[in-house]
Amino acid sequence: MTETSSNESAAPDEASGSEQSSSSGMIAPRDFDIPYRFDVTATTAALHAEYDELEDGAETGKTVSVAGRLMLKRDQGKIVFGVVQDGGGRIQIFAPAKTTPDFEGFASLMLGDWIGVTGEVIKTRRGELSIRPSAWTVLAATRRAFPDKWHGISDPDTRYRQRYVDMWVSEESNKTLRDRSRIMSLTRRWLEDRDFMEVETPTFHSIASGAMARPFTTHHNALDMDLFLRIAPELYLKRLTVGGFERVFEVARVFRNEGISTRHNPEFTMLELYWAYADYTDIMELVENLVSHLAVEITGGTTIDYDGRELDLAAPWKRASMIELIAEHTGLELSVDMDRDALAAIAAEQGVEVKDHYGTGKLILEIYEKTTESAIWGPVFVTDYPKEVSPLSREHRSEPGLTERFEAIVAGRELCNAFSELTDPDEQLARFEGQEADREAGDAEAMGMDMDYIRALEYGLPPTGGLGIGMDRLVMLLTGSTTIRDVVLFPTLRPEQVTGADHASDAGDDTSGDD
RNA sequence: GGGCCGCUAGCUCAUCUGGCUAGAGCAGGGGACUUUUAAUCCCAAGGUGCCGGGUUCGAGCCCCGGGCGGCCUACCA
Repeated sequence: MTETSSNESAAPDEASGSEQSSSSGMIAPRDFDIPYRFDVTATTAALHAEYDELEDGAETGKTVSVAGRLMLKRDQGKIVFGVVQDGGGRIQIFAPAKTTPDFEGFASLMLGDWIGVTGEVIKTRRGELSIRPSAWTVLAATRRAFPDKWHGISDPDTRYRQRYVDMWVSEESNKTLRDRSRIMSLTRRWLEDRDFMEVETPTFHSIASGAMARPFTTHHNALDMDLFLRIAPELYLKRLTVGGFERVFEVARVFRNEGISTRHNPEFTMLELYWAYADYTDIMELVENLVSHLAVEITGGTTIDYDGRELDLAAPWKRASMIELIAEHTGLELSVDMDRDALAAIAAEQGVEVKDHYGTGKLILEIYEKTTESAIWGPVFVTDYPKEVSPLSREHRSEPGLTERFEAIVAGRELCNAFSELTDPDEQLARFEGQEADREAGDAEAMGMDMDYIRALEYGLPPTGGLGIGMDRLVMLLTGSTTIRDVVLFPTLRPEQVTGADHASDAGDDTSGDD
């Protein structure tokens, strides 16, 4: 309501004497000298690690400074108990009137305020590790009412839109998001230990290629040209292998203009790596070793519980070809050499919506996805995809019509996609042409032709194994999250509708006015 | 994109088939309390029931339209 909030007088609420305007959840500005820095000498986690074994009532004589957000306050009259939360945990502040500077001020702090506390580490008579302040300072005075201190925020919409609240009010959200960061870090370290180097390739692509998906389109004004946000970094990374970078990886934010669901965010993080002189069996070993390593680091073991079901991620993982798996689950003995129309009839029987331009390879993939994929819990490497649906994969060394490609199915969903890379420029050109034909037949997700990539291949790509892992899904798996939104810091949502209540915030809600 | 469901105080939730002035807890305000653990106790305050129409003597509840979200489904990872 008021635009002039920075002026000191809190006149509007003076009459009632209340600091929190009850209708908006806003708290009137309070007057504190906020320091420019604060010397933190201990984290709550470190203090618990060092002093949890103290006897009840013990005093250590050690003075420390902690900082964090006031999460609980129990005003006992002549003693105030506060609970401060920092990045790694919580600790109690034991503040008796007798020894606490500006005791009245301390007692009137609000939940949600950031404070810095300096004092002796003690254990209360009741056995709670605490700091008894000899000095304290406000580091940020909250202007917004604290959420329910027991339930936090349960409304999913608010949790995702106001992640900056969710992540300190919900221990579970906090842990999941920190685990994501650890997983990314551990992955990088693991790959670097194996001589992979991290690279960054363009996000703007003039050709949408490297995967089958619809791109987002944008426009560059100075060049007056349309550009696509990348759907995969694949073709750039393989150019690097042509250039002599033998082991590269990229943690690539990619963008796909498709639906949003519990497993799909329009922008997501794909780890891609390329390994010269390796084939897809090497990549399988890499994947099972990396994932089981991460499982141990994050969950403490390779057997995890996901969505109420057990999953054993210990290497090695089962390997089976797509055609074998279809036979196992349906009894159907299929082959890419079958008569196309006969196969189309079988596919239709299985409920596949058959389109005219589907060849036998595409039909087999459709049958697999319809009948078999969802029945697999995994982990299992599904190998040897049809050539028709794998335009960047090298043909199988002993199974014509198939490729040396696999996907790992874990917890019933696709975790990664990998293959022995197609290295022959003539063959690659022919595959691209096949994609062009699909596009003309109406397949909006067909891969774009990239002649510069063909030129790169003409300079020579050695045998190379390549991999793409959906890191968001890997994080979901390892943190037990059943929706991708819980592992993305700020998931894609529709713009928030600005309501009357939100206007009370005054602070420049200028996101409105877009229809 | 399709189907089903939801939206009540700053937060977490009630309000039974349409019917008195829409209730609690927490947070916030006032007061009590020298070892609390979601502290407790007393007092007062807090509502455009998502928005807009309609039906009705009467709508938080029924109907229509819109907004946002959740789940399922489709495409994808």
